[in-house]
Amino acid sequence: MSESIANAPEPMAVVAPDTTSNPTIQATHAPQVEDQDDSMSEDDKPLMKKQAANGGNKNKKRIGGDSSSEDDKPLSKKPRVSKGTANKKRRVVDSDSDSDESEAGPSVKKETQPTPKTNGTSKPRSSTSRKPPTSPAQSESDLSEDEKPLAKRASAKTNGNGNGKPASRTKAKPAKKEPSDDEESLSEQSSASSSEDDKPLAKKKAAAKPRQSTSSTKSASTSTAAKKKVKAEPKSEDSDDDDDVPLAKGKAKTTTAKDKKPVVKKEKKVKEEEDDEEKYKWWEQEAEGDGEVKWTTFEHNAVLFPPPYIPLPKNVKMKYDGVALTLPPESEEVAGFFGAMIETDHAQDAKFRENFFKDFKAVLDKYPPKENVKVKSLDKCDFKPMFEHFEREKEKKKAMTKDEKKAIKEAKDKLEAPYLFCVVDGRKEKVGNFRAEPPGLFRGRGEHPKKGTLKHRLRPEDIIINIGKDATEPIPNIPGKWKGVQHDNTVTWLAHWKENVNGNAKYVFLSAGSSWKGQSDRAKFEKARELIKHVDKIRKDYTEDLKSKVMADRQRATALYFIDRLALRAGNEKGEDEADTVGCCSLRYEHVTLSPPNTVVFDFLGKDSMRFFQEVKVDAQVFKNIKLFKAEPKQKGDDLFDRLSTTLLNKHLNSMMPGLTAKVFRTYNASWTFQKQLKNTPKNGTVAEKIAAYNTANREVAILCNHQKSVSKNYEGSKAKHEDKIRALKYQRMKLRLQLFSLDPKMKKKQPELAEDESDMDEDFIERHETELLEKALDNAQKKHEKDNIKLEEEGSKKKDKKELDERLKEIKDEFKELKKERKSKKVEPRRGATEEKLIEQIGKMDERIATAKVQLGDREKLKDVALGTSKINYIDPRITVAWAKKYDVPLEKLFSKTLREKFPWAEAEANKGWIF
DNA sequence: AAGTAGACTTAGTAGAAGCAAA
DNA sequence: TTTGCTTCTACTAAGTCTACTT
Repeated sequence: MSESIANAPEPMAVVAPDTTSNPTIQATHAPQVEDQDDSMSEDDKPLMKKQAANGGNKNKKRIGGDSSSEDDKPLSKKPRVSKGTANKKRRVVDSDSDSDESEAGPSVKKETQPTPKTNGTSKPRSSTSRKPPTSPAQSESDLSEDEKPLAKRASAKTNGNGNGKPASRTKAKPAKKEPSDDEESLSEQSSASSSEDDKPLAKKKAAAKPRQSTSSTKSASTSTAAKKKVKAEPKSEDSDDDDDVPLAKGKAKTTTAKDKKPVVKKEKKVKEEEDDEEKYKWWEQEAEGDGEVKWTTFEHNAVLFPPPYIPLPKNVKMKYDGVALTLPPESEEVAGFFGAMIETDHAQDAKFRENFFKDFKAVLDKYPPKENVKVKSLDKCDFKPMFEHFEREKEKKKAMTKDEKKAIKEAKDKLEAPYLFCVVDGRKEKVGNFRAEPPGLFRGRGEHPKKGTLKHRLRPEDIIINIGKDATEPIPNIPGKWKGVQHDNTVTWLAHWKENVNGNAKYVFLSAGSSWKGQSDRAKFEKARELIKHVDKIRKDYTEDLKSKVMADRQRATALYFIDRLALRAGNEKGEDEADTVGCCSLRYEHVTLSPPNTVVFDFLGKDSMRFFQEVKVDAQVFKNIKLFKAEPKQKGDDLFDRLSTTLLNKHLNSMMPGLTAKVFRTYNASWTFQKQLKNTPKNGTVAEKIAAYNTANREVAILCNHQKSVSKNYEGSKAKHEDKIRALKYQRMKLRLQLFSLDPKMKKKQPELAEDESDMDEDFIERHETELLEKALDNAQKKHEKDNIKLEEEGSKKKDKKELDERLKEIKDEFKELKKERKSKKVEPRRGATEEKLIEQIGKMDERIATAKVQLGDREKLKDVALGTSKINYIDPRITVAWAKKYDVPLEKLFSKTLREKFPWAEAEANKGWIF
């Protein structure tokens, strides 16, 4: 198992940071974990990192253990007065002690085996268990760790996701209802009383707070349908308001405050339009509107429907039981959806096939083949002719001339042009997904019960558009009328429909680079920064609550601990007809295993069915709590936190800080970790080295957030290639070395390090390699000869004859014979012009190249299953990147792609090199 | 209190676009 | 040029979270 963690000396060093209880620590907000030096072997770290690393860790201060010490038995002791609950007597969670015992039995045993089960179940992706991240804090250590990993990882790995669907996936209701003895009391009381006392606290507070920032406010005004509609009016007055508004000047910091403004304002910003072309710099404006009204005028063309289905050529037909079927376009289209995928994994997936076939049959019933054939089995359907046709079409397309391609592109651009932009309050803004989703087969991820289901073609009748009252109503590009047209200026979508597969809502919004998205993005990061100010207190509180006598509070505290330390998602409840994935609040009994003394093993499928597998050392109290939460009557299938829901959790969070929700912790921890990791940037490194440090930091964050990608199927192959390349370099180095020794045998003594043979340079490889080289050389000579002749011919000169070529080939062969001798003798004659100095220099260069190649190889390995993009796009405050780029003088375009730069113009404008998160 | 609708953010991946090596 | 990747975008699924209903 993950040794790394396990070995860590202090219990939690890794994870548990700490902090929490200690008030003194301040500056360190983060989850950081201490740097546990030990776990990281220094050697592993790349050079630059090393240096950097030791620099910055001031966090050492973090005290780690204290909390644990505390936890002792406290239950009784700590009267959780704070909440008033105490008196109430909400139950008592009983002591840990007892619970311990009882639990010991069952849970301990089985859980203890930390070992992961291996089995596959899970996703198709690489089952690698990604090494988990470990707490953010741990990151540093982690770094080093990764290097080793391969092996280690392997051990850890395994995948089994263990998620067998629980026999009873019932939400633990049972437990709830009939709690065990202990629990009972707990539950009952808590529920009853709690409602009164306990919550009050929270609620009150919450209520009191004014909602602010973008997020909320809706409450007030909204009232169903009517609600929305008429909100736009206010604008005029407001505009003035703007000016008055005193606050918010300092953007960065103050911003949050500003949001409060209750007033609805919308301003149609001044100057009309010269700035038409310019982009609207909303971040330079004074406090913007509040959260309620989003626009005053809104013009757009809604969605672009895809072209109608074009039947396949008559000769392309699917076959059923050997018979070619002539399908009407309606059913042929559906057959084609599957036919195009027959080489993908989906087509092999039982559920996918089942769902597809059910829908396909229904379509066939309505639009049967001309040949009176009843299609009864998918296995007898042969889509290959269709598949091959599609492949041919692809080829054709690829083979088109540049001009043809260009013409097609132009036509497409022209068609799409009207949809690219919309006009909001007189400003031009880019629309995001204006193309109506084409029909196809639903590609649900993981074990989605609906995967393979037919997704219908959208018609105007399916779509509701949202547009300004005075705007001209767009006309659909295919026949039909919109399902509805509304003018709700409290929302930002242009069009909306309900998709038939899951009944989910789909929307057309503006692009990521739009002002609306930019503003809310910025607000998100500001919220996360605000958390910095509260996090110490929050941690202290939940640490305290870990011992609460009120079960609900205790669970909430424990959940929060995980959310904060492990960056888990909130974990809303999900329905039966969705993939069985969980987040923190929805963790079930089987997802968490205990391994004494204080390790908790998480193994579950999270969002997108990505496996989260991690062994974590936790505070003793947390360990006890989990034991308690898994105690007796509970079993596989039951909720771990049966008294907690995301709503409850968020209500509590909101009471600690307005606007705070579970997801803010992810943003905060990600950005915080990133900023901290960037301290490892080599001050005097090359740009490439700096970027490498940046990427390493990015990677830490990605690991923290469990952002994965499937390893490409040619990964192994390409890795082997790279390894061969390295060996080829080593081969060259060897030749240089041997020449040197021929020149001056004394060098062996003088520089003993040169006398050592290159690693993995066995005779076998050398022979193979030389053969390859020979072949290549011969081939090249041949080609050169041909080429030269063509040229000579064109010039009208006379061609070289074959003899010449043969001679040349012979020469080459002779040279290689030389090599063979050298191989045997291990001696290499110095090549012409070789001198000791030159050779030494060349060897040095070769060493460098080898080292670089090795580093590259290692980097690729480390990144093969980690996705950096998601955290860059969604979790890392872009201002950190901008500031870093300025500070270290790295061009921003090396860090942000074009679309990212379009998404974060505000960050570029706002952050200077001293900016900190 | 629990379930649902609604709106918006976050997620991995397929395929297009770029780019470097052959 | 063509090939063989790597990188970037587009796409759309899958979350979060609030407000509304029942």
